[in-house]
Amino acid sequence: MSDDDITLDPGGPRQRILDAAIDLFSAQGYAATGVREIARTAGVNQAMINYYYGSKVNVLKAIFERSIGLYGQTVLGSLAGDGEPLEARMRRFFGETIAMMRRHHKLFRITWSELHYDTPEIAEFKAGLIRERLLPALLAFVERHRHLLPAGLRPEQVMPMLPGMVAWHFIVAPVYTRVIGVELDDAFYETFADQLTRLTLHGLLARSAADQGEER
Amino acid sequence: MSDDDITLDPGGPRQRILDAAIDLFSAQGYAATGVREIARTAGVNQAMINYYYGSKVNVLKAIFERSIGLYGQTVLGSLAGDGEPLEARMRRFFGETIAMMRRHHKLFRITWSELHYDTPEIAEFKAGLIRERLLPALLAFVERHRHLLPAGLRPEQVMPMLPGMVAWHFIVAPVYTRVIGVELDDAFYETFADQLTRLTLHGLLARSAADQGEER
Amino acid sequence: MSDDDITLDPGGPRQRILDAAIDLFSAQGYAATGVREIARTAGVNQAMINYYYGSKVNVLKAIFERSIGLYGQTVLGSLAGDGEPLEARMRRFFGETIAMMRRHHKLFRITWSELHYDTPEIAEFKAGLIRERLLPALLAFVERHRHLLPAGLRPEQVMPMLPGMVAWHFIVAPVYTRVIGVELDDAFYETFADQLTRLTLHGLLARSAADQGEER
Amino acid sequence: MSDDDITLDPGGPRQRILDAAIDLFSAQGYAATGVREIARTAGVNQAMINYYYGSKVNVLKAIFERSIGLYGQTVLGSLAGDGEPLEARMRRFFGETIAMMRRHHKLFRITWSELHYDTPEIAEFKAGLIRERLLPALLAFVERHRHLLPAGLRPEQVMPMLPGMVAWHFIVAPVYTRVIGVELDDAFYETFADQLTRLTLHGLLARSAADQGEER
DNA sequence: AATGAATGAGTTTTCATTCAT
DNA sequence: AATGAATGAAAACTCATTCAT
Repeated sequence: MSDDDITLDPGGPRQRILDAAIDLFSAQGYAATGVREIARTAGVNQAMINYYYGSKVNVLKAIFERSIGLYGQTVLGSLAGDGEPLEARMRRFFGETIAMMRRHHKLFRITWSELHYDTPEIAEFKAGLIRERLLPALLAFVERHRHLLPAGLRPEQVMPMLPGMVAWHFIVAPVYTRVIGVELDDAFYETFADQLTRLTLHGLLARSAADQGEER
Repeated sequence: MSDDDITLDPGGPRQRILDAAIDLFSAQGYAATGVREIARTAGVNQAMINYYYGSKVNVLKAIFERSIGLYGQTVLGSLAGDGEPLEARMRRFFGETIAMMRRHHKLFRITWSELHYDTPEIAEFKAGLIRERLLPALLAFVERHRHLLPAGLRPEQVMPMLPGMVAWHFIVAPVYTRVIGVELDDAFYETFADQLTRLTLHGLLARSAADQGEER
Repeated sequence: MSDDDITLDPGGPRQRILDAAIDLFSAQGYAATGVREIARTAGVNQAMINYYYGSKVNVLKAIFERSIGLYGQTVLGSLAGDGEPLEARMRRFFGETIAMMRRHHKLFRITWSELHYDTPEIAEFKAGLIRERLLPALLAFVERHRHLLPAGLRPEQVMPMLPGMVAWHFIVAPVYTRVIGVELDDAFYETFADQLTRLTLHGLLARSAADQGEER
Repeated sequence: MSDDDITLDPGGPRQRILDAAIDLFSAQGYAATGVREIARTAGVNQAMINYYYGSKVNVLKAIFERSIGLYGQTVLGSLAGDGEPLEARMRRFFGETIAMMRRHHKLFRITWSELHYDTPEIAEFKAGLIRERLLPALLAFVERHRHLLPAGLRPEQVMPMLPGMVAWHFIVAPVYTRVIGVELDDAFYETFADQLTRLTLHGLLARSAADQGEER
């Protein structure tokens, strides 16, 4: 169930099962998806899901592992490079995070939706992944940049909003398009990273050098 | 099944069913919750759910209606008052939205999680509610304030982030506390609205009047 | 699941399920019998077994309760009457026990076969029934008759053999007939009680008054 | 599948499979035990059970063969020696039968429990083993000793009770200890053979020479 | 208004067995 | 000789819903 299996078995039944599960879980939810359906979609025998993953819930866990892994790679990677100016790094962070989540939006939809607040085994599994694989690097990053924040801005409250805005976008994307009829194409995402960077760094009331100081 | 039923039947079986469903759907998800469980929790006979709501999915729809209604009341209400300075209104918006979502976090957890991308009936029901009850007011608000935004900031990309940040917080709250061990008590939420207001209006790089111009 | 239900529902689905289960468990064993088969035999929907009994294992427990109850009634009843001569009571004990087990041989076959040595829940359930419903009366009986036993005969080792011989007969009966071709009809059972009484009271070497003392 | 295999393959996979099956069948029953479990316990691959024995039911048959073989050896052996006094031979019969069944109680538990009344193939297999390997010797023994029995005692009804009492003890042993809390240790079994011999030969009302004739 | 019984299709998981390697 | 993959059937149980009362 480690990431290796995934790469060791490209196109094999194990991988096809995971892909099918990602498609279905993201579209219908974990509980509403049956192993029968996964098996049919993956083109394998129903019993193979249990053969390879032991149980349905382990398939979900494998999905969690994959998404947390991807998230760590991208977020932590894009935040590295302490020499660069913050603005450039922030722009890269949003750009890469958006691109990654766009490509893997199904994966992340599952990770955020299937929270299983009341299933301690799952909740703890996910929390454990985050605690071990993401938390130390994130805390270190915050520590290194704490001096850049204006006095009074609490990092533990505002920092989660950065990836959160990207995540939120993909959570509501299907409703968003359905409601306002905007298509989420390349053009949309080209400006999106820039918008989030500007909002994040300078706020809604940012002024160009020209009008700085006026009105407010 | 209209909002009226809620107020017309306080403490009655119809209401108890809805409350039980909110508790259970938010903790386990819609698909993982059985009508048997709802009936047991609500203290009514199993057949009563169908008697009152027709079907399980209609209970979910009633929950959607309630949460969209609450959301509209709060968000649109707090954004009104065009005479006030934007900062005050933004602070009130965050304060009231946070308070409301904190009180009804279960309701909103359901609304955001049970997206049913692949169940057109549900997806369209939810989109319809938003389109009819929220969209016009939101678009009008954006139109009225467009001139305040710095040139180049696209409202349709940045505006959804405002309620989105609050929503995101409550989506990840259970994982958040589990991972970093912070308790989300009154103290936490007292500063939270202020933090989001500052982030939103002035960004991470805002400077007090004193240090304005330095470093940047 | 108490005995009352049985009598309260004569010919009803609850009773038909139990009867079907007795037939099937005794013929194939508990584990080899499916609820589907029980339902088909009882002429009820498959889900009714869970509806009435909660689970397959509870059906087994109901069978245990019934057989232990029957056993207690018969054995304890037939041993009563301390005024009568022992021989008469022993003859009645064997007669009634044989008749009862003959009528309910399926019930007892299940009780003796489904021992579930490794399923503590079941083993303890059965042991509990015996301990509470049978043991006190049996111990009291042994105590009252201890003085009749020859010195050196240990009641806790020989007494269980009395019902045991009857039970053993019905355990091996199907093999017995199959092997030696004897038919177990009324004629067979008419002498059987007498045979066991004689064996038990006087042993294989008992002699009529005539030849008493010879050979031995 | 013959007895030879057992001795030809000491400690080998074939034997380990049989040993594992004996442990598991006796503890859980045949139907409740999976080949997977047998394979795991025996430390062999799952497919090896079918490779060596052809099918799961053949493993059971091998167990039957082994237990019938053991039984024949012991019972027939201990009953031999027509010169000796009956009492001595009876005492030896019980002593050896008890010792053998104590050592192999798992084997016999399976043989008596897995009766498969409704699976003609199994029932006939077992009956066949008994008919061919045990019956002739047993009938011959009865014939040779018929003159010793008191008139009116029918051998075909009382003789099966002799091994039956030992068997019955081991059938109920687990429940027995659980119910009355007696431990079945060496001390218990030391007197057990003597008790059964006395019960069998002289009955419950046997009197020592001293009190012969009194009370009764 | 409210209930207990009943249904048939559904669930996940395990089964003994087969087979290519 | 031995294995891991694979299969189709079956396991026990739960599902949302219906209906007569």
